[in-house]
Amino acid sequence: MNILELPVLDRAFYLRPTLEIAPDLLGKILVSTEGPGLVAGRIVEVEAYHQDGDRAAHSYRGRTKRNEIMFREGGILYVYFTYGMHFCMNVVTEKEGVGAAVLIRAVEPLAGLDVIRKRRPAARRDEDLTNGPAKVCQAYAVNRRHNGLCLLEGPITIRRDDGDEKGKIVASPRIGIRDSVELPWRFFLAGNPFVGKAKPAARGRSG
DNA sequence: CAGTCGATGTACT
DNA sequence: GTACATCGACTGG
Repeated sequence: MNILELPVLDRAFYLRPTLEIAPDLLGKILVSTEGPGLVAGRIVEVEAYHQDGDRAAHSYRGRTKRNEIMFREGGILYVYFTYGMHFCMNVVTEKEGVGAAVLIRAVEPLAGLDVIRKRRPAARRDEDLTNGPAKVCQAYAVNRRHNGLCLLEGPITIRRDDGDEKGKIVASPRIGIRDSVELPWRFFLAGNPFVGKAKPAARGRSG
């Protein structure tokens, strides 16, 4: 299979409701043609974020300089910096003016393993290369320069592999948030070894 | 294997 | 000042 011959997801894919898009992204191929060589991986874990009723979403309190990309027309990347050292990568969804996106939490590496291993020296096993949102950004060398990048033009694209059997999709609470934990807006492929471990989100600081 | 905790920059209060 | 859509080193079993 030549990954670069797979069809790129079109604009219509990204203009649907975010809670439909999130599970639909599972099994799709995240591709980068930047840098020393092709890097590609199958999306196996995502989380949806939406301005409406989701207090964990960056867009919940309205448009700001930081989250402005989330409100644009779907089909672009929203990349943010967090915890003083990490980037996370989201797919912006829905029409212009709606603040919504899907966080890419984990992929299963398919191509460019040599490049990924160089970018992820801390990973001792291949399962640890891309099983977290900041790890995916390291593997793809994604940073603030990619904020707003068009996924229809690249160099980062998401493609459809029609022969792919994705298996069972599971919904669960999202990871690492404190607000709106009751929303089951994390989606992953059951049993896939590249899905991150679901550690409890609760963190207390006062104790 | 699981649990704990420090690192570190930025947006927002 | 504080919280943060995290990671990896470290500990104990």
